Parts: sequence; structure tokens; C-alpha cells
Amino acid sequence: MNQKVIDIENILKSRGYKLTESRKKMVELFVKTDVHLKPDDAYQILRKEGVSLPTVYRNIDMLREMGIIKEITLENDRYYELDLFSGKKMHIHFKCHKCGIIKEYDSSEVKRMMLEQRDFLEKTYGDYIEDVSIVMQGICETCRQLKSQS
Amino acid sequence: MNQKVIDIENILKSRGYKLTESRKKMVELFVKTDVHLKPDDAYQILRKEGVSLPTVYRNIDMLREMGIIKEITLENDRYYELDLFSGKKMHIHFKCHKCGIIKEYDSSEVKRMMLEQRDFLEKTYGDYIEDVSIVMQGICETCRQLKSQS
DNA sequence: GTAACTGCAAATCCTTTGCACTGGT
DNA sequence: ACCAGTGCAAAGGATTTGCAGTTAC
Repeated sequence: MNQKVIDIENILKSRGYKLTESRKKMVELFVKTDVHLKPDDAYQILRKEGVSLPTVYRNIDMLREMGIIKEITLENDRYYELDLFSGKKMHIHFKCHKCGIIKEYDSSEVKRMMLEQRDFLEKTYGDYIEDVSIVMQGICETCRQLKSQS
Repeated sequence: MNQKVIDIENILKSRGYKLTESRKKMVELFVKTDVHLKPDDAYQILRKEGVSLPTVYRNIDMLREMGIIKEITLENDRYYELDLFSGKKMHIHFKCHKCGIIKEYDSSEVKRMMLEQRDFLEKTYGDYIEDVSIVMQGICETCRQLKSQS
């Protein structure tokens, strides 16, 4: 079994949570997919294994409070994704408002710059910044090409 | 009357929209407050002038499509604020998860860096980025001080 | 005059909750 | 055996929609 899954399960147990079937399945799902899922996305997959919607929501809340997954909000939708092993990971998402695709920019260059910005802002404003989420919107490469053909 | 209000009204008229009472009042509200408002915040103010909730939503959508206001999503809440005269304005918001206060970082230094990043990402990934919204979360200065006292 | 706009009420969608039952320790 | 965790059904809150009446042009 995946080591991350085992680690997370141990964390849950050590904090007094029960390792139920639904929780195991949810943890596996988040580790396996490793991308943003809406609660209903997770439900559509987990329902096949007999997990109910309220349980999906309840366990999302629990995993979030434990810092195992994190929330990203884009427009009216909330997404969740694995966060535990990401350290001070920065989330830089792009959403195309033609086709709606969401992708994550994983550029170390940008992350490095963003870290500098964070430190600068902390110094300037005195706030303690735990989390940075950047959402960019526009038109993705694919849609741009479609556009120029028509 | 405020010049911005007049400008926006002219834009709406020129695009074939009717300048109804509710729209005038909404435009004035967004220009006057110049901060993020939830749909219901706007409604609580505008209802006193006889504007209904569905109309608030419908006109928010319309003003957004016209690029006059823009949406910011923080956790489960959607906020809207004036965007027309902001050019390629970057929105950098900070939310304290102790007291819930939301403030905008208005640092030209960070905006300059963010512009570089945007250009870099456009080149790297080929997407056309129209809009950048950065949400930082953590603990604000005030709450940090309260914490250290206790 | 007429098409766009509005208010009202109802529908819809996402999320949460109450409660009795079940499963993990 | 106990209490956290679950499914179900129902409640709740935000947003959207259908429709008949109204207003700006």
C-alpha cells in the first residue's frame, strides 16, 4: 500500500480518529488522484463503494482540520486536494473561462518569487501568512488556437 | 454626480442596456463603497431602495460580464468590487482566520513582481492570462498581538 | 409599442443537521 | 460495550428561474 496512505492513517489514529472504511477510501482517493476534487467529484467515485454524501462532507472537513487536504475556491466551486506532504506549497491555479479547465502551474521559478513576496508582505504589514493561493484566469492555449482557426 | 458613475452608465447605454433605477443604484453603490461586497451585503443596502434579491444577482452578473465589477472568492463567500478603472489591477487579499478580517495589500512592489510572473507564465504555458487574484491567509497583526498577551 | 427589466414565489443546488443504527477499538 | 462514525431524510442557505406585470427607450 502507498506509504503516504499509511502515514495519513497513522496520523488519524494517533489523534484518536477511527479508521473507518469510508475514511480509508477517502484518503486513498486524495492520495491517488492528487488533484483538486469537488465534494461531489469525490462522492461520485466513493458512492460506488457505498460512501454517502454527508460522510464525504464530514470527512472532508475532518481531513481539512487535520491539515491533510486543503481547500481552493474558484468562482463558485470549492475544490480539495492533498496538502500534507506539500510543505509550504503554493497553489497557483489557472482557470480558462472558455472551456473551464483548471490546471496548476508548477513552476519553481514562480514559487521562488512568490516566497519572496510573501516574506516582503509579512515584513511590511506585520501579518503572519500561512497560506498563499493564486488564481489566474484567462483563455487557455487550446482555446486560443481554436479561436484563431474560426 | 460622480464621474465614474456617469462613465459606467454611458457604457451600459452604449451597449444597449437600459438604465433602470436598480442599475443606477447598484452602480452608485459599487462606486461609492469601493470595497468587496457579498451579494447579500449589496441587497441589505439596496432593499431599502426597493431593489429585490434576484435583481441584485442579475445585475451583478451583468456588471461582471461587462467587466465593471469583478469577483473574488474567499472560502465559501463570493465578493464583488469595482474593477473598471483598475486597469490590469492585481487583487491581493489577506484573510485572517482568527477574526475573519479581509484586507487588500496594495503594494506596488508586489504588483510589479506579479506582473513579471504573469508574463513569465504566459510565455511558459501559452495561456492568455487576463486576471490574477491572490489570496493569502494567516493571522493578522492585531490577532497576533492579542495572542501574545494571553 | 415593445423588448428589456423587474418583483414575487417557487425551484434548484450545495451543504449541513437530527436521529437512529452500525462499526471500530 | 461504548462512543465515534454512518446513512437516510429532511432542513438550511445561497443562487437561479418562470412568469406576469412594469419601465425605459
